[in-house]
Amino acid sequence: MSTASEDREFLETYDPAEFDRPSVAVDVALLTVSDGVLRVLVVEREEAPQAGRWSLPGTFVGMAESLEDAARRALATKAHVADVFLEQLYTFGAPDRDPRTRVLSVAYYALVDAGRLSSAELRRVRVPWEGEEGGPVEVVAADGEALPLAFDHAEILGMAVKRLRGKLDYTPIGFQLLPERFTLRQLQDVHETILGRPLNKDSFRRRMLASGQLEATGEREDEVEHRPAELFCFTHRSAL
Amino acid sequence: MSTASEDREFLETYDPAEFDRPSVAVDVALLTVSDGVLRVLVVEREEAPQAGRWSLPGTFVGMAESLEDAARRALATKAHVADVFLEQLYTFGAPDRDPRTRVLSVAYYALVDAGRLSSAELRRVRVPWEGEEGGPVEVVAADGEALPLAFDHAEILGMAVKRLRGKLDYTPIGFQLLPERFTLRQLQDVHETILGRPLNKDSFRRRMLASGQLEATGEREDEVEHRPAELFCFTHRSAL
DNA sequence: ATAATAGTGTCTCTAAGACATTATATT
DNA sequence: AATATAATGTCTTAGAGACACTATTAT
Repeated sequence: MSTASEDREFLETYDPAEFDRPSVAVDVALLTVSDGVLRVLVVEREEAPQAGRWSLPGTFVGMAESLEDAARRALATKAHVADVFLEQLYTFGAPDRDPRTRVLSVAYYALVDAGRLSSAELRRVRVPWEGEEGGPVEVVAADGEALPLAFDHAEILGMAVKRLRGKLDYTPIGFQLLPERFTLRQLQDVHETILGRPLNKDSFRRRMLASGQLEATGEREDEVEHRPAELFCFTHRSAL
Repeated sequence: MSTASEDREFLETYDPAEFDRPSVAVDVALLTVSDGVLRVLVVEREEAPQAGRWSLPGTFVGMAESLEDAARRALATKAHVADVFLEQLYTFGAPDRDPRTRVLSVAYYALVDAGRLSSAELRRVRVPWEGEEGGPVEVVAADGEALPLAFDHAEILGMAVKRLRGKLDYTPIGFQLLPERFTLRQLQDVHETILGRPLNKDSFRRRMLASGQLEATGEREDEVEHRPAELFCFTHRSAL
């Protein structure tokens, strides 16, 4: 059995420079829904490698920093956004994925209400596959042209969409993409946008209300030209 | 837009030693089911740090090696097993998870038919939570004593169990834990063991047969003292 | 024949989809 | 009043659970 003194002795003779080590980065797919379209934040690379290509916000991981902290730092620095839903996605480690040297990317995805972002660098995501097949996706500019993505970021983004679609089937996670209070219609629109298919309204209502994760506020939306819907909010209960 | 010559120029002046980098390891939770019990392969650490504690087989990632290759190498070296189902689980990166230096662990889980392993170091897994709640799990020796696990390996193993339970709800992934040909009863036993709860026999049969992932072989088991059941095998179709 | 499990048929119950109806806001 | 959408009620349908019944092997 290990003792503290044995470990201390070991640590004094341990040389961390003994082995070559890969670099470790985090990259974040920051997703949002606006105008009935799934969008992602991408930034144009100004420096080599792959200058001119578009990439997910990312950064190298500091030596004393947790992976999630690094991801939040990348979001704060490059997307100027904090306090968002953030979850680890997958770690991409193909030996040749970055031309500089071996760079692993611990990918995260984040969800945020579009209202909290300046929409400058939000681009439309085009998903060329059905359901949860998976595979790379495209990011398109306002003119409909596909933007060239850096490294394997099309794969990372594709996996983020796949994960999100999967979660949506048994979690009302869509409220992460809406303001604090929202109508069921808004929530359904978000789900339909992400899933890429229409949902049954009655069944959607029943499932959401039965999930126990939504709470009626008693208030109603306004500034609509028809009967206003009730506003709901998320109850911070255990997520299954 | 990036050009090949710009990238080449950049690479010539790039110094990969400029930044401190964490070490990167892979750890593999090799799971199996035998005697109606979920088991995992753990090895006793012989060297500091944490000598005497038990750990999942792992290794540092080589500079030119993919993460999955590293995981398979760890399995071949420490568990003497190849050709198993292997899937990435999660990357553990708490700054203090390893006392030596910053070490990230890209965790994998693997599934294998117990018949293909020498059972020497297979230990029983005790899951102290219900359903897909999650959290650390225990590994117990033959005498029922819990083994002390190294680092955060109880967390890693707990996440492997959680992932496996989740997959089982919509995938007949249990056949990865059985010989090539198996009866539906064996498959149900595996599912029940992993889920930790009994399943409805009729409904299980219907779901499995309807999944399209099983194929009847026309053959039957033998050496049983009652009516023999038909043997099925996995059809290597698209996994949803 | 008896014991034991495999495999099938059918009834019930629950949840999703479809559709009709009522309610409540704006113009 | 006309219009538009919210919200509810009910019928139908598909799948899960429950259970009874038949089938097939060994002893």
